[in-house]
Amino acid sequence: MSSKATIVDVAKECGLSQATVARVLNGQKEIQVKEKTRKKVLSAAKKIGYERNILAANFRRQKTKSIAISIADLTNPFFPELIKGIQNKIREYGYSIVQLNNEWNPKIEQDNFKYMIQSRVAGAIISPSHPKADLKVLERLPVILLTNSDEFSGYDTIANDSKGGMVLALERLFELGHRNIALFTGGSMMSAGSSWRLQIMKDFCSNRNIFFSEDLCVKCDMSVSSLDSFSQARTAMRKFLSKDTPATAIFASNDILALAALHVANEKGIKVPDELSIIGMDGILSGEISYPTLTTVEKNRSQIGSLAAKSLIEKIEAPVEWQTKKIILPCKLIERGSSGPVREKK
Amino acid sequence: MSSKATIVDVAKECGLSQATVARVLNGQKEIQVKEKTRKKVLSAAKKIGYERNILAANFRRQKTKSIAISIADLTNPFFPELIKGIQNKIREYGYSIVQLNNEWNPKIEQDNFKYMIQSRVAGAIISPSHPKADLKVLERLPVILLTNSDEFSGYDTIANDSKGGMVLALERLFELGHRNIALFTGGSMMSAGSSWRLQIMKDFCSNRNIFFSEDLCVKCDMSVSSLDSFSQARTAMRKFLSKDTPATAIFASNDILALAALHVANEKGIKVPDELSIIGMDGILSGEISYPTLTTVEKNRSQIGSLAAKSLIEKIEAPVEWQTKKIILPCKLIERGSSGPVREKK
DNA sequence: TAATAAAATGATAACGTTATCAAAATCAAG
DNA sequence: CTTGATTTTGATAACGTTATCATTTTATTA
Repeated sequence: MSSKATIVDVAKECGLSQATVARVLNGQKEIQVKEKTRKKVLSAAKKIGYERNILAANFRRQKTKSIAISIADLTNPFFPELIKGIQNKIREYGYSIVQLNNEWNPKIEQDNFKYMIQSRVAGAIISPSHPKADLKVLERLPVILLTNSDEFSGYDTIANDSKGGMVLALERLFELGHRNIALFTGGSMMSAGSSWRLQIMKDFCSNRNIFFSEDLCVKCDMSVSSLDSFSQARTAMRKFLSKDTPATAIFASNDILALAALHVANEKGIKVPDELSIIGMDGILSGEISYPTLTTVEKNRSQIGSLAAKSLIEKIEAPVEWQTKKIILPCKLIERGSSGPVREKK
Repeated sequence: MSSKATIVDVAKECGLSQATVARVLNGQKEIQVKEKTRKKVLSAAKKIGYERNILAANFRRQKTKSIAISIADLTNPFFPELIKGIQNKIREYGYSIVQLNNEWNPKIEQDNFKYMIQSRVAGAIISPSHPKADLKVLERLPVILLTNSDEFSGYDTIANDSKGGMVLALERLFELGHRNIALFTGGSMMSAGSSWRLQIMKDFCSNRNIFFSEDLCVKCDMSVSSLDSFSQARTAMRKFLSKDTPATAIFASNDILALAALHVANEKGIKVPDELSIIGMDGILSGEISYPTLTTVEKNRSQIGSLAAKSLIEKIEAPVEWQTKKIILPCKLIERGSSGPVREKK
């Protein structure tokens, strides 16, 4: 019986009208109701064990207080902290999260988009599974994209400044005396390719007038699973070392790659950072507990999540017009144990 | 206009009754409708751009196809894979996930429980934030708990056999010749304390007639964040080593602790596994990419998630009665680089 | 072909809330 | 104390689907 009491029952119980009871109970701005009646309603509701039927409310309003999060794979260390950031922010506003994963499968992603529409989520935060993801279905839904790809003009986006972050790392390595810097990139499915990284590398080297060679650029296959990527990157690193490279430092485009390089270095007895400096990118937990700890260009995922959530809610609750926003957050270089000054080989 | 077309509009468009149209469109078992009319309805629906209004359907049925997942903290490496397991399973059945985190805060947890009821989720998978978590509100909701605590009699539970897993590790270390095994435990908020681990250790040692001392048992404070726990465990490990311990092996009750021990060992130049074997528990990613890789007692979180989801859906869709189930899954010892035969000190 | 059973379709009443507008109560000012 | 303005409350109609039951159509059998 307890979960069956309706607003009408409460009205009967306290001798007020259904409308008044609703005004007290529906959690809207607390306007237009006298303190005395409010109390009457509240106690009556409590007495008969009234529980608000959110289903009915959502239906009547034709909208929910849910926001969808669409990502590829929750086990990718990038996402949990992001979602936590979102979660913490939206709790303040009374929204809840519908979690949709697509396993990098565009078809599932598309189904998820459709589901968002049908279930009338209030908005969505989306990390597109690939640069050409088709967002047509979402036309009228408030959406924030987590990307800095140029493909999504007209959409609100939030992302870290990966390019700037990469330069940050390269500059620091330069400062530390490194003149032969290797680049490890992973052709992630998310980015439109890693050619821009190569370009930045070239530009950097020519600006500083230091040695550059394609041989110093290693492209690792990134697979869906972090672990597979790790293992493929280790193979790449072993191959790289076998060529007796002159590199004194490695910049890797993500922490998994960097940790793979670190792992192989440990294996081969190469001292990090004395003989080789390694800098990664992302700031995942594993890099904080590796040996040595990993210097990395951190993307503040919690902050991104929080900002995305804030933006989204503003957009949802905005009167009518909305100016498309593109937020790019700076990365931060976190110096830990895997990087240091270059040392003369004796 | 597109998202405004209703079932009635479709009925008008194709000249059939509202009821018939609903029968075709509501995704139920495909019964009681002729192929010819089905096609008519479908094409009419497509033509006027009908989108099913899940809000209305949920309301009418007074139930949703959502299941809630209540956990403490998504950034705890234990959970993402678990949720992935759940996700993959429930997709088969057409359910979606509402994600609720409580940051170890019982009050938030309680609010989340309330929300589950009010929003009429079909069921919930809950990892209780503490052993005395109050589940009264959830009386009539199908629920599966992720715990093996004895506190929750009468509830369906699924968890790994941590005790058995611990014995697995100890036995293996014994086989490898270790006779002085240290125990690192973390007083997690989730478990009712770690005293049972100590007991198992004692029993193990007395059964095998090997050395046991309280000095070989290190209790580390576990905090909410993995990283803090890591750093506290490192301190504990340093202190432990400073006492010039006779231990040739360490069993740690979770991977974070084990990785902390490993980190300090690397730092001090203690060769793992030659001079010291380390075995952890859980099977988190960081242990697969550490140097050396971490031997661990794996809890198959993806499997737990998948089983929990399956059980829950069975329970949700069960006719009336339901036999309470308690599933305990065996752990698996994964031997990687951090464990090996004991070596004579020279 | 008629009689009966079975399958397919139609008509309509909910589900419980919120929004709208109308009515009543209260307040403010002269 | 009256008038008008303002605040508070009441009556009632949606929202779009599904469930129930009634009706029609089709299939089956004698």
